[in-house]
Amino acid sequence: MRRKVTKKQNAKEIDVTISTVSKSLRDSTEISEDTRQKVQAFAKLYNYKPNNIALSLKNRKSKTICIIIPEVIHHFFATVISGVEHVANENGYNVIVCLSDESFDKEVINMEMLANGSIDGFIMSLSKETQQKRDFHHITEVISQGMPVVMFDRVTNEILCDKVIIDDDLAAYNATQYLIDKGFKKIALLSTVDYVSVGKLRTDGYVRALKNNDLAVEEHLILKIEDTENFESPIEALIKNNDIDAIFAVNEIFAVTAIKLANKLGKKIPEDISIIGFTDGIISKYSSPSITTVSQNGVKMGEKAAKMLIEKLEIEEEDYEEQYKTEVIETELVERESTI
Amino acid sequence: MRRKVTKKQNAKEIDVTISTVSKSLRDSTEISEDTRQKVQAFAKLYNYKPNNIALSLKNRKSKTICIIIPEVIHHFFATVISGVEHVANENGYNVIVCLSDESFDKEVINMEMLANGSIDGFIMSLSKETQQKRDFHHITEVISQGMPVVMFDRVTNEILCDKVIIDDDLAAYNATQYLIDKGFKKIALLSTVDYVSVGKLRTDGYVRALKNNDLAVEEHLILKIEDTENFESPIEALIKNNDIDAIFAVNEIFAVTAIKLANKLGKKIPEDISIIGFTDGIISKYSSPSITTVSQNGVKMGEKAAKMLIEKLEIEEEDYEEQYKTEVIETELVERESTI
DNA sequence: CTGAAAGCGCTTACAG
DNA sequence: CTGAAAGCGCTTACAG
Repeated sequence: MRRKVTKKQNAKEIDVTISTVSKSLRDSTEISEDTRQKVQAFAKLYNYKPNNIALSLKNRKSKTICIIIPEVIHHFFATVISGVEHVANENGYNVIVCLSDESFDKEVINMEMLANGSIDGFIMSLSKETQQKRDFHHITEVISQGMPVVMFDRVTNEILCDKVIIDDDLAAYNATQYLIDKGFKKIALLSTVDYVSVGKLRTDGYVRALKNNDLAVEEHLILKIEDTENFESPIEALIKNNDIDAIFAVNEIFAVTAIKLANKLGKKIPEDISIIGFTDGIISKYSSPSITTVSQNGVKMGEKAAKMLIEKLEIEEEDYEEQYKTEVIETELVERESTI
Repeated sequence: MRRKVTKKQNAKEIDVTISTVSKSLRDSTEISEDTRQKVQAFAKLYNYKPNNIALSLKNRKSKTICIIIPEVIHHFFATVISGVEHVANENGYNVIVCLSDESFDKEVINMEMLANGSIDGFIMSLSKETQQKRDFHHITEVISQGMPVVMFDRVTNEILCDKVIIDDDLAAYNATQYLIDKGFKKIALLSTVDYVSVGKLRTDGYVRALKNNDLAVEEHLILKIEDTENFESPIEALIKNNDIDAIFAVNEIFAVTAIKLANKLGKKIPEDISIIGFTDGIISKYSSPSITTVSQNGVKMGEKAAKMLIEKLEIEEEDYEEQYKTEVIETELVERESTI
């Protein structure tokens, strides 16, 4: 087991000081051609690499950013990670991924653990519990210490920082309008509970579309699902007890579940019921029938978020002005087999 | 914008030295009750947190581990991350996630970037390109420097290190045997090209099962798919031109695609063709019909890998003996609707 | 052209 | 009980 070689050993070997080694390795003209070469040869031979930690300490920045997401298993979030990774790596940054598991406490612990030198900034989407509690002290704390934060998707107005979102309300409005244009009148909504910011906004968009088209908003056609485990029976009941002709679901799991349950109840998709989902994930694509959906470009959101964060990080302290942007990423309705 | 408070400021404020502060904060009995309290009160007031980077440099370990995977988008890998995160966090470790994007170069760059103090050890699954090139110098390099590496899923015999795998050959054998037991004789295989280690092993298991049951291994029923984009037409041709009664697919994308194409060709699943997939992902669960599959417990693999790595990391240098284990995680055949 | 010193933020063995 | 010193691995302004 060979230990890593340091500048110190290099210096000893060549019989110069470590300052000389340091300068030689940066190819400073201050140092004679001769020693520079000797030092570099040695470094190459022993495959010398500078110690990142020492550099971080010296430079007071770590060149790594952290992304905190509620879950990796969700395709959308995985997609965002991918976008963040790409632009981070391009700019010489590493990325630490933290999972909050939808828990407030884990979110807080993760942030506190990393906010002390380990990372330069955060990209995050709020956990459900945090949204429910409306307790954002850990985030304001970090921001007040001068560490930039970029929020995406599940954001809050109570925090002032850069944000990357889609227009959830509008996207839902358009999806609903699309169904209305097809002539459907009894359109059910499968949404989440209201404290999930994006669920609420999508519900708003749905309601707005109905109203604008003089359609009644019928409460019994609106399902706000809390539990992510046992949501089958309420959906089944909704389909069974109402003569609906279309469904707008706020995520792809709800959409695909609706398809399964409708089939079970003898209804054909899309002949009897048209369905639109949200998030263009792997399920929507491979389901039979494949699902018409509002595509939320997660990769793009991640890329944008990373760009905004890195931009803030690389701004000179003196040029810094507190100014926050909210970037809205375009969505798109992807038409597939689940709607006629 | 308030800067982070350091021990130095604390020392100045209380008018003691920084050594005293350091000791007080660890509640050393060496220090008088009185100053200890003063220091701690100040620290609390200003929400002092020790700088992780300085600690890392001092202790020569960063308490963070890195997991390198080919893709986050794959549900299986997302699942492994989740397992790694949990046990890492429980043990006070952070995790950096790196994506190789199936590229050899990115894998090398990631490892070199992080191997210099930033992290204490690696958990990794080889990129396709690395498996194809059979160039593992970056890994041996890191290991020879004394940094522990745990490989999972896509591993290689050419590297000596801890490994976490499933018995791909056996799992494939069992899946094939299951189909044979149902009375199927014309069983097609949708696999990857052979250089993907797990694809090769699963192919071996399939072949072994056929042979053991005195069934002919028919080359035209075996499809080794290279391209992850355009694999539909070969699959379609295979289903169309052969009178097959079952399919064993080496991942869930191939399985679900086979279902779609079979449907398109007027074949019913499972009535006309039974299908078994591999990896119990979100697609298998939500597809219609849902897919019988070999479940590969990614969370468990991640947990195990993290445990093995951390164990190595926390071993005292003197107790260290070079000894590597390969842990085999149980798989399970999950029966669903795609087989009769 | 080369080196000694100070410093990034911390810890700990050793003096006093 | 408190502090000065050395050190983790590095950089850079300053002397010589």
